[in-house]
Amino acid sequence: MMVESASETIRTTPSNQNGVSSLSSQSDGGGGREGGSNGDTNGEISPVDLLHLQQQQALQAARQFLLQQASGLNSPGSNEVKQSPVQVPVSMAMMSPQMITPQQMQQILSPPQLQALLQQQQALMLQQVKTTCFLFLQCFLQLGSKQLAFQQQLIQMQQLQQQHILNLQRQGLVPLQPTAAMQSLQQAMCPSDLQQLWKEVSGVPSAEDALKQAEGLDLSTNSSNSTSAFPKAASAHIPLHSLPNGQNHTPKRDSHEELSSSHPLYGHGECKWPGCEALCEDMGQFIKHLNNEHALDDRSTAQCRVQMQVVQQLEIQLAKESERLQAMMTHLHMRPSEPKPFNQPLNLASSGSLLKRDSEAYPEGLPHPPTSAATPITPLRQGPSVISSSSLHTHSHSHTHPVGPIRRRNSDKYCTPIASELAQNCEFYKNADVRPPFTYASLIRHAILESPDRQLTLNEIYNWFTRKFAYFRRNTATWKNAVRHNLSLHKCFVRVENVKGAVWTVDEVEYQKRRPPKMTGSPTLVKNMISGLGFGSLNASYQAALAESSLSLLNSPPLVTPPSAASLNMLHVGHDDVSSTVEQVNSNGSCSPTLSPQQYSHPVHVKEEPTEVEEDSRPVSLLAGVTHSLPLPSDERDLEEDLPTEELE
DNA sequence: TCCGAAGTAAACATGA
DNA sequence: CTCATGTTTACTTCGG
Repeated sequence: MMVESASETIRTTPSNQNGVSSLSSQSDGGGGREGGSNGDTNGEISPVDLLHLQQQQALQAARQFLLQQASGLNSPGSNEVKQSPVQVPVSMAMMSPQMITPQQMQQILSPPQLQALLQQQQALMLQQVKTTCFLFLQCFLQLGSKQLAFQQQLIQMQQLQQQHILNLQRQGLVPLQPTAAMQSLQQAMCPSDLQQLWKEVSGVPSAEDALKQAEGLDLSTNSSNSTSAFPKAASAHIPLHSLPNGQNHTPKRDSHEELSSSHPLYGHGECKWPGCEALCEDMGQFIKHLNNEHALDDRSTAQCRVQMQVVQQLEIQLAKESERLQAMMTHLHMRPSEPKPFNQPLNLASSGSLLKRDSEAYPEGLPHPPTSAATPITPLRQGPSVISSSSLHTHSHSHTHPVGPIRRRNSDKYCTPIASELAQNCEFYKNADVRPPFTYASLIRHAILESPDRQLTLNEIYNWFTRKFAYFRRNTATWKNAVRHNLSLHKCFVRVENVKGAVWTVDEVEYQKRRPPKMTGSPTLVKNMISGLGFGSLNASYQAALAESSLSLLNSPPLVTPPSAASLNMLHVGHDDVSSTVEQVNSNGSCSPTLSPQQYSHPVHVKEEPTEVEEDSRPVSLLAGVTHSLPLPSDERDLEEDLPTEELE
């Protein structure tokens, strides 16, 4: 019955084909591998080539992670698939990420859950990217004499790739009758592309030989046809959670445990299903667990959807990491042809064939994820996303909203402090068409406080919304009206006549006053939040994800920023803040500059003045003098703003 | 069931 | 007149 309802939900969404077609068009679109600038260097590898290759390696590592993420999507219910008419739509639906809108996911999962998952995956991916990047740098340092090291790395990467392919096969990524969506997925993430890339980029016979030798897969022969990249997998679909020793081919892997834990959802004796950390002694037990606990039901489906979203976001993240890597390389003068890398950081798509993925990820030809743009960029996934969301979304609740308004006040209550939330999920909200789990008032306040002068014009507030949230790049009439409505309604927003017009400021005192009546930190909130879909260990995961992702985000700008104690503290913040009254806590900032709200609140109070002042709330202006410019510093600021949050009691 | 908070929609005013 | 900006009211939804 759970299955029934799940499939029902999905089947009612009419845009199956949209999602599928858009996905395949994405993957097909960039078919040409135009990046073969150095593909002709067969004999010796110049440092530049080597670096280029290393870059590709790093990207590939990240890509592999994505592949594994994607592959993990397919496994869950798949061994339950008996081709019943009910289940098929579900699995099909799960295979087409584009048709699962963030809104739908939001309906299923609360934002904290979603974010926890996302952050977890994001952190993992970033970690991997960084690790690879580190390897790259290390190798770079040894460049002169260490071609051998390069070879080793190459092989290592190949092994990873190979392992992934094995995983794909073992878990039955390729179903009996591959759906169009499946094919699209394969096209989008096909290892053959990578393989081709290897050939193009490396031009190192030994490497290629090693690859061929190391695997039984004839990937290299299928590079032209990505859908045939799984020739064996397609025929080896049989057991979905197949035996540890896949019957396809035994990899010449050194580690035996790898064989026994080859299932991507199984590792280190644990089930790696998102939110599940069940201990399984061996593969058999794990399989049993998988079948019992993660059968095809609402929850699994929902989690699967989340995972889909995770993968999507990771793709976006990957694009960013690629960009960063490119900038790094350029900075290291490995690309003399690109004298001004930072002015044109988006030239990746033309410089590497792997990077064509980046451009594929943005079907509208958008360069890359919006970085600093104050321009009202269209959402990255606007094409498929918007289409699917508008057409997909259950039209039941409101015909007036093309995308369907989702009232999420419940999650508002669970929301983490907006600053930390935003800091950690900045990229997510920026790119994902997900409604942020904050009230308009919170967002407005945050926007204002984030500004250098802690005051914004209405239009600047608008811009902040569109800049920070993909969700607010559409339905402008609705939310802008809401913004205005909130500005006028709440006394905490003070309109101040300025020289060049009116600006809006925040009266912290008023803001604090309107919060306490609600949800003063009771543990029940945490309970509520966690109980949602029965994510058993979500709390732990969430905390870990918070910590990790905050690290990642912290590290993002310089990439090598050491993990700070502050970010570790976020761990606790993530927990405590959920259960406590949210934002007001962080305004009790010891680190904040000297300005008090009184100092900041402008003399001109158009609205009525605050009445009584709550002494205990003692709001202090956060981060007064931080310059506001680009997202990166903004992220830092967000994070910094969070720091006070942790000193809860 | 009631109440308050929040979101949404809309009417209206005002000034550039 | 149009548009952006504000203000206000009404209504709905949701959770306590």
